[in-house]
Amino acid sequence: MNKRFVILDGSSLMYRAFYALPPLTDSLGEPTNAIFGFSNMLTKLLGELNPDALVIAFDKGKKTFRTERYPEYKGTRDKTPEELLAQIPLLHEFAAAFGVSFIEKERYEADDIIGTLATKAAAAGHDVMVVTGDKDALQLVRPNLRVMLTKKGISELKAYDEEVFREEYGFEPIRLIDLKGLMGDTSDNIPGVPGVGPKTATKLLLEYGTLENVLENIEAISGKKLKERLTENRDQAVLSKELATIELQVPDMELTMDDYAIMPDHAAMKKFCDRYELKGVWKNFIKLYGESDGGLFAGMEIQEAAPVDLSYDEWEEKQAAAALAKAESVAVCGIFTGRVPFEQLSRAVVVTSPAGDTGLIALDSPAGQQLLRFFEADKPATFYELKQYYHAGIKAQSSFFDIKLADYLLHPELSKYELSNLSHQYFPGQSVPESFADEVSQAVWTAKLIAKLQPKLAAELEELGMKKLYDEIELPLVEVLAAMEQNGVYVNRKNLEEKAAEVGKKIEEIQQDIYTLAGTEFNINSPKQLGEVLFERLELPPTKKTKTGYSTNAEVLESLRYQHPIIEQILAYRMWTKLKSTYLDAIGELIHPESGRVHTSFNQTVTATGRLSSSDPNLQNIPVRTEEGKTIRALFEPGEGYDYLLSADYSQIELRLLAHMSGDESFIDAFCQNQDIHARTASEVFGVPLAEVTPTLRSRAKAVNFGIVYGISDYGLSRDLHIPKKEAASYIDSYFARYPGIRKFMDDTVAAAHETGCVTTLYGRRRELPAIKSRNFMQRSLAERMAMNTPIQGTAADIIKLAMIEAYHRLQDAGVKSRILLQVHDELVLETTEKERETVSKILKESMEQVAKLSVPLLIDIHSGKNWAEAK
DNA sequence: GATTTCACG
DNA sequence: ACGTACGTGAAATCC
Repeated sequence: MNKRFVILDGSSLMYRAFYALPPLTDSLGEPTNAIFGFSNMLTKLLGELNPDALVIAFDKGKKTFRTERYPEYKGTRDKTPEELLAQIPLLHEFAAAFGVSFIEKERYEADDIIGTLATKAAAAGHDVMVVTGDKDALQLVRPNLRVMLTKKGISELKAYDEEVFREEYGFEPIRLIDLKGLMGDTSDNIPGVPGVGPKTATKLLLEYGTLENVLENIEAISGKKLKERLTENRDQAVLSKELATIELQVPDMELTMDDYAIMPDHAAMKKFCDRYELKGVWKNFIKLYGESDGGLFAGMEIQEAAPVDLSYDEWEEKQAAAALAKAESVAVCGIFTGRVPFEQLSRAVVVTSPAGDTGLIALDSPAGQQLLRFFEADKPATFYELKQYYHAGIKAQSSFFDIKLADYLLHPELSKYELSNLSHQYFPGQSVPESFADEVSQAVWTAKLIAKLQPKLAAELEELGMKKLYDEIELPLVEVLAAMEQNGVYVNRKNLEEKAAEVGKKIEEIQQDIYTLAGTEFNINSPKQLGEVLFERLELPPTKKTKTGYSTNAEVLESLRYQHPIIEQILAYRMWTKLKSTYLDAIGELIHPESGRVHTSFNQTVTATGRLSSSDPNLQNIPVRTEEGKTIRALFEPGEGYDYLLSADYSQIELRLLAHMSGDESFIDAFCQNQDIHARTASEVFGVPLAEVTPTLRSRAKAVNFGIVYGISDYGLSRDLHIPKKEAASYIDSYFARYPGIRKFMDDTVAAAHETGCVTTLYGRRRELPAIKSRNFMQRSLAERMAMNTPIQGTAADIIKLAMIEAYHRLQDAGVKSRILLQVHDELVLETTEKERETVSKILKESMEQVAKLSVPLLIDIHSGKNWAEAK
């Protein structure tokens, strides 16, 4: 009979757990964090996968057949920390109590044991799952054999089968060894071919299939340098491939599945958990196996939660038509293939209301056509994360409902929106499956759940006055964001690569200078090591501390600038490494190979204030403030068929909103006369005529204006302006004396927040601030500053969202090809043509300036150029 | 995973 | 007395 067999890479998972968790110990001071993390992972896996057999493989000793072949193998690894080593015997003890087999073998790594067991079991037809943090194991993926990789930390896992692997890498799993042969692996100290990285290696493999074939066809490969390198490092490449290959024939590994069955020993486990004070581990254990393994009450568990109904039908054309015909609304959970923002909708589970019929539909079938017609008739349909359906080609409709968006508006503070939480919240008696047999049953559960959630969330939005916000801003914005993500923005790859090489050289030079000046080599990126060099070795005066040691941030370094020549170099090093790693390297990797464009994600459910955020890559923090930084911005260009990037940004939107919302006469007057607001503030606060405001005074007034928007404190202002706290306080005093309307607005807002526990924007967006009732000064003050800032920041976010929707449709109606690419909080970036530039500028000006009628004008600045840096 | 640093509005 | 400006995302280190 076929069984489900799980194999854990004990070494890799322990290592992960050790670094993922804080240094927990028992009361005797013995470290237990790795064992704690590992056991949590094990119980979670057992619950989710429910395997028939499980084994833990472990490395044994440093010497392996690989080090015999190549002594430098893994030679750059730091030695394992003592605290981790100490936990290995505990793992043995733990495995024994859990009744899980444990295998290690002289001369072999855990990988080889895993490879041998896994491939044998898969060949015998068992369903095999390998769990590890080591990407190398992906080479094992084949029919019946999947690999689960820890993503970040230890809690998130990603399962790779052949399809998932191919999707990500573009070639067959086993070719991973050829990839390593070519590019090497720094962490294992596998050399590879110098100068060949992941990009080149993948390209070669896609063309030639294997390393051997690449080496046989060196002559045909383009690029003189590359040819030379391949020829010179032939043997090294072959050796590298050999080192990267997992051994599948480890001797004496006869497989009998029964040997690996799990036989929990309750008494031993209890003793183990008591001894090392691992309460949570015991809890997880009894969740799986019950309180005891025998005796009177065995098996007598009380059922409390309602069982989950995962039934559904497979719908062909007729059933779909019948069910949809009598449906007033549907809830949909799709199954997607492909990657954002180009995913495809292959199948969908549909739940109809009020009948509650549940069907699985293939989108490319007649039944799928029925479903699309249902959507196009603008009948109510509920989704979770509507944006991905738009990516998959579903056309926007006004009666769609997105559960995630609604949940976000109701709880904008949450960092994660998960359906299981919503289920617990709205249906507390309903149990939530810990895992699903397959994606279809997960989709069935999701569709049934969101069908029931929709009326509840809709009612709650209505009740809290956010229906309009939802209908007129958030929902229509989804289509705009989906379009922007699909558009992407063109990045000049050639310039980017040149710049990266140039900056790389500069970094190396600076690094050498720093080592010379310090008289020692150290990791400049490590604040800890840098602190030691600066404040101990070079005996510079430390000015600030963090909770773990010396602070070495830019402010501290700036204050030491003239005390030692090394400081200048460190500041330069920081700047260039930041530009290279965060921008040049990271964005380079995310350029879509065909279009040459970068497709960021605009997240609509992240910020507590209502702003968007951008990730993978974040295109809302591209440098602009320094000359060096602007060279990064200059890499963003109009794509093929376009002539200019055009940037339209609101002028002083937050201060204008402050004027409007506070009703302060003087502030409103300043904007109505289109005066320089910071200069006018300086003149009024410091009591000098407008004509006599110096740049210094103006910049101080500017800082005060910013401070007001953030929820001012004398401490923060004094820090920002490098002036005594007393002086900062007097600035704030005269500011409020001069602008009584603003003071009143701030006071009223905070008072209302104390009363209601929440603040709102002009468009009704809510943010709850429970901490405002805190008796802790720090927490309460923070909540008060949020109360002052959120209505302003949030209203600005509402307004630009409205403007985006307006501009998007007006551009479409005008029939221009110019399109919105990016939003950076108060700025929209478009690509346009010579011919359309005037029209587009006009559309933007009207859309953005006329979108809200305030007691002060809203103004935008528009600039265009051959790249983003020029469009300023 | 937590911490530090730094890029943006 | 308390010791932070508001809102984000990403890279690197830690041992």
